[in-house]
Amino acid sequence: MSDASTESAASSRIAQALRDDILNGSIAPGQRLRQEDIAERLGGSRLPVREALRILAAEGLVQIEPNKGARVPLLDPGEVETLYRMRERLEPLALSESMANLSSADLAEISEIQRRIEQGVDVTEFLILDREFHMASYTGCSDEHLMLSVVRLWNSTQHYRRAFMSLTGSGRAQIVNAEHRLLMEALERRDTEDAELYLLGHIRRTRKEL
Amino acid sequence: MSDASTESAASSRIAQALRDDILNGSIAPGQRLRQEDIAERLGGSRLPVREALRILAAEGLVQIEPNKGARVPLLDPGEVETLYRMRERLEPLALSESMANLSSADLAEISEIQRRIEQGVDVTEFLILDREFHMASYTGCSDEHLMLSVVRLWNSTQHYRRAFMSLTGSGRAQIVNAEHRLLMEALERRDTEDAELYLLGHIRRTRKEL
DNA sequence: GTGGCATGAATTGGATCCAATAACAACCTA
DNA sequence: TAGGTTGTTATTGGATCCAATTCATGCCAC
Repeated sequence: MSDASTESAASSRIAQALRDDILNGSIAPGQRLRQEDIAERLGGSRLPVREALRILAAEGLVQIEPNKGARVPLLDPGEVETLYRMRERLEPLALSESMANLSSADLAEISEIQRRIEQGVDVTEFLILDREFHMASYTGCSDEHLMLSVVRLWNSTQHYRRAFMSLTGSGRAQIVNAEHRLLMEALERRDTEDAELYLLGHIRRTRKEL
Repeated sequence: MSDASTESAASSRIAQALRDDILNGSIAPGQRLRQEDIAERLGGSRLPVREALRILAAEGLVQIEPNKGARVPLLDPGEVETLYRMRERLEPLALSESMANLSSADLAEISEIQRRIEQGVDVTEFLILDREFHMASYTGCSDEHLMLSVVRLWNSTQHYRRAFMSLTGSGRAQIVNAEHRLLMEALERRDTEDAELYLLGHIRRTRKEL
């Protein structure tokens, strides 16, 4: 997400700060975002804040209503389910596009992330590493549109993933690790079909657990 | 696209005008968009223009580079192909979500659009009606995220669809009509599985022809 | 006591002005 | 003559100010 293709200094800086706050839960869903507060808190005038909010709206992280301001979207269970169904369809595609371009260094990177997941199992840490794991598997996918859509889906569901993990604790860690290992093994075999299937199953199981 | 969930007066008005210009080809891919020109042409100051450009960037209709301005994205063939692969995955999902909520009035509307396609076969007219046909089949899908993604995909590929149609003429009209009729028939039978398959085939065939 | 209405404050949207960055061209030097 | 450099111009980004809309509070009538 720290790509250079978004904005000039102030707007992108503010957008990044807000993005972090939303993704790590400092700003809860449903909460309203007053432009002046943000401008004062992060420095700068209200104008770059407005631009930042619009960038985040494009990413699905905030919702802008005319003359009523911006707020973090509060999704109902049905919407979350649909977002997961979208993930089930798009991410296997991203994985297949990525497959051909994955270097052995990339595979080692993925393996290293999974290793860290399997030893340190803090909840917030897991959320970060799990995301890194999957994103690393998509590094070979060069298509901007597709990756942007995938990131949007992760962003929109991030809060609900955290809420779920906080509830269940790390009880499901064994299953996730097994799925990750199967996925990695398929990647190393360069078996696109298997990898897509394992990924689909991984996402689908998660959806059903919610 | 004329939903109320976007913007206040000026920004949304300008965004809509630009959107129309881009989608109907008045503004070609690769062309640069100078803020001052737009502000002068459509009325208003540069500020709502900036907001409008950001809205369009969110929809994939323009590309914003820091300190370099906005331009209509020029896609390479590989990107267009990936966009179509995304359509193949997402639109059947939208159709299945829509299916349950489609009233018989909706079905009649779809049928009426198809009737018009089969008699009047102007190229630009076809592009409009074909889009209306598919969008009408998704009216039952209430999920904002999913529909926004679908619209984004249509927007991003609109220009290439027009270029292709202009080249081949309406030679492929028979095939499209047959596919549309199969899809309609599946909708009327309330057969989600068949409808998804016909739609998938329809999009996939189009992709391969490009 | 409750519902509707009006007036006030708070917040967002838009216009103008100024600064910073990048494209462009002409010039000078090797 | 070609390449680099520097200065100018055009365009975007940011700050401040003003207008319009919305929300809340309190008042009055019923």
